[in-house]
Amino acid sequence: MEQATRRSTIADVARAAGVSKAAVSFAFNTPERLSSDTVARIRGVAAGLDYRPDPVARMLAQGRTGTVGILTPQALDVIFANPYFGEFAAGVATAAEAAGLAVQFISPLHGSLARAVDRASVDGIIAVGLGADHPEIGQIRRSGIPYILVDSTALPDEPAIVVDDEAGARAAAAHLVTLGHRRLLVIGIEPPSAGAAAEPAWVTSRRLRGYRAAAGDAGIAIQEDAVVLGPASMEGGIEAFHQAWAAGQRPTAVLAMSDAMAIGAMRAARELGLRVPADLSVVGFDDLNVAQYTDPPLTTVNQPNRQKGEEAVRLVIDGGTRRNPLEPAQHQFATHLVVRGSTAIVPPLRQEVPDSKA
Amino acid sequence: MEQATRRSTIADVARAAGVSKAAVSFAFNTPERLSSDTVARIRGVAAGLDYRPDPVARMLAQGRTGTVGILTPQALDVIFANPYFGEFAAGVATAAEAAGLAVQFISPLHGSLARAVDRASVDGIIAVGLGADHPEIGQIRRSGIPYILVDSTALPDEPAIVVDDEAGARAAAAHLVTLGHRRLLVIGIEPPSAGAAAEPAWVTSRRLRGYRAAAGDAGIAIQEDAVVLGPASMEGGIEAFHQAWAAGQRPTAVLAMSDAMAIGAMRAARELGLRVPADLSVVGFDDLNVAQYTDPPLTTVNQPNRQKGEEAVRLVIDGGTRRNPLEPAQHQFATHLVVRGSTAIVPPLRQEVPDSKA
DNA sequence: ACGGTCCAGTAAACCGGTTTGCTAAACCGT
DNA sequence: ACGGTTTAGCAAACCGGTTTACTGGACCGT
Repeated sequence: MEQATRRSTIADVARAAGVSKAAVSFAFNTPERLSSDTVARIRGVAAGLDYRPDPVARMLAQGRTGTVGILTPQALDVIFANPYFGEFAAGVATAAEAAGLAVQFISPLHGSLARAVDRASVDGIIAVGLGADHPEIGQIRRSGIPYILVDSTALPDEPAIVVDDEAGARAAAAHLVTLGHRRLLVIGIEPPSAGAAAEPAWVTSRRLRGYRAAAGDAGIAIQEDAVVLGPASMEGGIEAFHQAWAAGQRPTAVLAMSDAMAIGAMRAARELGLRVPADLSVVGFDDLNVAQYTDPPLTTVNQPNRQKGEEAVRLVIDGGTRRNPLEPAQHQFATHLVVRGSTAIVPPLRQEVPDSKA
Repeated sequence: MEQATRRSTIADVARAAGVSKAAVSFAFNTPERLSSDTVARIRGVAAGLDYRPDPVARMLAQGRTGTVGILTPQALDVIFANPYFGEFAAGVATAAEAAGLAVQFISPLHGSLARAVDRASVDGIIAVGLGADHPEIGQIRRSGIPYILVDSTALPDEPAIVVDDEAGARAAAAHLVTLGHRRLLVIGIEPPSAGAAAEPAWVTSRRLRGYRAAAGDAGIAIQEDAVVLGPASMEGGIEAFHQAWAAGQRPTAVLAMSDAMAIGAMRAARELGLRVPADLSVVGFDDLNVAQYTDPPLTTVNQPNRQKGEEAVRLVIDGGTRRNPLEPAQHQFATHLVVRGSTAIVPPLRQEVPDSKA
């Protein structure tokens, strides 16, 4: 019932204008192939019937969809909870619009990412945060659609966009060490699939290596119990800090692997009566836009969020073009520390409740 | 060159399995129509060829795309700059995934929203923030695709999801008045198209009415020069506050129409040496997730951002179903004030530099 | 042995465009 | 008046599936 009047098709227009379907098609796509008055007439008739070429039929005939897909292993609602993704998506959107492409999101459908990939009609796929344990990469490759991985170094031969996580993390930790901090707490991002936590290519592992390297240079060891994981959101940060505190951790500084979590950690710390940065220094990762507006403004590691999105679109548009084995498949962006107000020199030693069993 | 091997089609599978195309189709979609061993054989052959039904062809044949579109009059990169949209989109994504639908974004393509609508292959459209001056509404309606407007009361007969802006704004202003504030500054959202600022249905107009109503109840008038507009982002809030300050405004409280702008305003105020809330109270609008994590936590007007997104999907799936003239086309959600830490009793009168020409 | 149901599978139409190859007419210079 | 080149437009194939109508054989009860 809902379709009051069936949409008019190209055949309707052709009939009404007394021409062939081909002519109608030409009138819109290659008007120079027709006499200008015929074009005008056809267009007139088409407008009268308010004809609009069916995009799906056009896709099928042309073999292109004019769409890029952003693929994420997490559900979209958790994805959107982290502003990091918003900034990345903004970059994708900018470049996509410049190229005349629409943007579609591909996320697990009824729990299955594979199914979602199958249903997706896109010319290219930008896959963010896929680990090596995700078989969908093979699925995508086999499908023949150009794709690019973002934030996954898991498979060094796959085309990917990454950032220098280790260097960034190193700079963050070095900054804290320089300020005199020795009791560090790391708040990391928990992997989508539980098993992958140990994977050395997982972002948390990469950044942790950087933290440990800088700490190690100063003779500090970051123990396993000084590393706590959670989802990359503000809630995740709160939760993680409270959990660490409850477990007896009494850090003077926090290394958070995401700004969202860093913000959460600052919040949690404040709830526990700690002042930032007087009692506790906090360093984030991402340099989200909001990092400038927190109180205090967040010291963090900058990575070019939007730019990564833009570059991803460009590379995926290139498709297989850059199949030059000389240049590396991975495009790496630099990271750098941005010092703001959430870090300060280590507080003088205070009386501490000795709740460790020593 | 990039397509090493052409993707195998249903015809290839049919040939290889020695059956008809129809049989292959049945094997996947209606297996009960075939003997179970035939199904198994076909599936086996298909897997061997790693056949994957072309989603576009399927869409064309079935006449459905399995996709909902989120339409925005602004470019996606500006949209994503406001977390409000992220939360709304998260709601849409949740409901869409539950219904097995993909999500596609529709935003102006090369400056033309109409063009973007034409290219979009979706079963339903969720249009956010479209004003009455947007002719695309007519275009969408004519296309016969189910649609729903969000945040636009412009056209009372169109199906829409709105919130009680006026009541929310009223509560916000009443709160400030109760705290003794009399010098109020309003920071509003500038419309996408310049002309629409005056439109009484534009969100800024609606909320302004609420502010004025509450102020008026207390005998306070909000003058035109105490209303400044900007884009709904943190930068917009900063800019707006500085602009007002430069123009000589010395408010004791700010009514911001978006949390993002409120956060920006707090920031700007702090830069000017004002303490929030001791010297300046700030009330936002939206109750974004981040509003809990700012410092101080933001007093704001809650509206159900995610829920609006979920409801939008539901309504659009219903399509024309609810063409019951009895129930109103507009679905309105309630708003309510959430008092946190950014508002306080008005500060005692202080010495003020008289930079107005009085 | 017979007509009637079921069952498994097929052929072909269909979705709504694009694109290729062709034709008939107009136009060209000589 | 004529062969050669454009020009304008058409018919039909094609993209890759789904779906309808149909068929031949197996199975059924009597």
